[in-house]
Amino acid sequence: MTTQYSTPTLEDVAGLAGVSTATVSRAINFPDKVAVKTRQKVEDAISKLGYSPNFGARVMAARQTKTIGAIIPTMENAVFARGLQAFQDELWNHGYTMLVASTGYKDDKEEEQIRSLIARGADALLLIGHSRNADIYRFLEAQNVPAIITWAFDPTSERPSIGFDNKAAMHDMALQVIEMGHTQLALISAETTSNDRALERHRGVLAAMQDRGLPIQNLNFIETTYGIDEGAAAFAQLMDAPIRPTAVFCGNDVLAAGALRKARELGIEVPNDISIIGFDDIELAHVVHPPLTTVHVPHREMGRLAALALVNLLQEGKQPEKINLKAHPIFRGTLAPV
Amino acid sequence: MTTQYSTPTLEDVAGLAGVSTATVSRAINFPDKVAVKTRQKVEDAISKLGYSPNFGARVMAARQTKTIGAIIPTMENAVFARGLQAFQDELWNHGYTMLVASTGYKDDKEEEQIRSLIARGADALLLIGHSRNADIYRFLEAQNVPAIITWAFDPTSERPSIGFDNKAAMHDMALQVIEMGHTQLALISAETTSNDRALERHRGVLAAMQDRGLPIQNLNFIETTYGIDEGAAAFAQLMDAPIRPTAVFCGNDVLAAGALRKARELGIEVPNDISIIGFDDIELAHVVHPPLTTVHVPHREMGRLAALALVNLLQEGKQPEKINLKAHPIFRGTLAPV
DNA sequence: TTGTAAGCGTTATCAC
DNA sequence: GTGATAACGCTTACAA
Repeated sequence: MTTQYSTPTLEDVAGLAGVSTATVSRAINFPDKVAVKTRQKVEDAISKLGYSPNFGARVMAARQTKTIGAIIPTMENAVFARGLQAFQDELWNHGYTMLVASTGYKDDKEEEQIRSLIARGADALLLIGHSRNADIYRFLEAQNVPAIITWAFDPTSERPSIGFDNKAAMHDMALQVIEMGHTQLALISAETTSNDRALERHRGVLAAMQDRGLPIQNLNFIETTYGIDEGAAAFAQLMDAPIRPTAVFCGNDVLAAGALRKARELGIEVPNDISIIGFDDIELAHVVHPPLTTVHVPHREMGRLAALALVNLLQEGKQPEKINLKAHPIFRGTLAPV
Repeated sequence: MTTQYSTPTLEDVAGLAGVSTATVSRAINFPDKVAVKTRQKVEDAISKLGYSPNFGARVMAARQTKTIGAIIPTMENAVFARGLQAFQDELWNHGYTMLVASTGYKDDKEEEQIRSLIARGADALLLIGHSRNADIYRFLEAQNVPAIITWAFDPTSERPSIGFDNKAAMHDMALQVIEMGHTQLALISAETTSNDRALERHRGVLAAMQDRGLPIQNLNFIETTYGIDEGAAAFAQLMDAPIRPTAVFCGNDVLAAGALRKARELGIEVPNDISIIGFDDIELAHVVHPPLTTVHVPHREMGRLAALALVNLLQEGKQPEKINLKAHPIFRGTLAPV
């Protein structure tokens, strides 16, 4: 007999409580399948020993980790940070933990991350947007790991997704802007290759222009990376163009905040001289001055519903439904009629 | 003999490659400890079967998950979102994955989360701030899970921490403000029970006042929860007091942004009528107008260094050193002499 | 309600 | 360089 320095195991607990390991396991996992007295003994033994179950052994026997992976562009953008926070909160309420990986908007990193999170035992995955290689879906299927797509709702896709229609949302907003008499427009966008949300937003503006008979040459389209300084630089570039727009759409609020700052620096008055429109409706939007007209995106709701869908699928086998949430225009101080 | 529908195991690979499971395991984990020809056979078998190693079994045998947990107040505050992002990036570069839990600033939730993340197999933990029950440290030790403390550097604590001295940082800033002639001060703070960062920041202001001979009655101290609207409400309350401050410190930039907004609503000019000072230096700070005078906190650096420290500890057994980073005042438009 | 015992799929220690 | 084989600590039929 040797002194035990290692962490206590189920067997140690069972020994101290005077029951079998099976009973201890049950006392932990299904407390009400065990007599109250027995449970008490087990609990005492557990706290006396400072026992905590071995993760690997548990995973191996139960064949699930109670862990769900999320792969997002970046937590630095509040819209994802909030969505993730809501996702994690809801997951936690159901006994699941969140694993995080981020692509930094480099979508080619995503595949490696999916593989890695699965190798880390993720029971399911949260993915942003629809645009990815079909191989990946096959891999997910082969590994039997369900994935839910958020942040974008694509009516043409069969895959379970919880999001909103980026094109329709931007289309709505653009119609209102055109209605106000704006005919010279601009869009400061994220890069649209491999970012379906940005692509759809661009399409939304174009569709609205077409609806109202504006030629597409009336849209000055700039692609850049997300960031305040990038938004500012793009705005400056727009102001240098031979024809200035009277309304500048931005792919998100961060770009819009940058544009707004640059407008102030250039002595251009918003919204009297020019209108600026954001997208996302994050904190930034109502902290800048004038407060930003933007498209409100239900980020928290998306995160929460995605978590619920995955938990339901994992626990009840209920296939997630496709949910098309509403994103709607919010009119604040940066938009005015021509 | 039955047909196999389940995912292939090491044994299947070994069978197909005509070698032992030990060799397959070595071929995967230590490729150069295996003859080139053998490795080739194994790799062929792996790809032919679409084999991928079982996480639970691997964890159980290897006794590590290559997973590190982070417990933070909330990702909704950009300062934590960014720190986390940097933490996760660095972790990923070293082959580790991040598990996340959040307390919503309710520190009594933390203990449960620590237990849960450990039960989820976290090899190590990132914790925010120093104030927690000593039991928890004992538990961590018993479980043999290292933890690093960030966001606060406490010179009096022995525990490994990577952060900055919240009191000293606020002290520096307050000295400068007092130097400018401000004698009636206010502080809109987070609740200081169980939030050592907020407590230290408060102490920093008080210390500066004492240094310069200002009576502590000259500080109007308000505790509230973090949020833009909360900051606005607190600011309104300050303006209703019989004696108005000429400089308002805020526990973070979010509160400061709220205060700034309320000032505008009340027709109070910043910085001519009143100065407002933030803390953190997040994006918000240079997007509001006037841009916020605030204390720059090296959030990304903290996250990165914390990741590095943990990885070094886990992989090389190198004990983390205590690192006291510098947080320094940034002077922008919201502060002016009396 | 509880106990017995058979896995689960790796890794790692030995021999060879 | 390679192969047997013994852990690893839990869950879960099945039996009592």
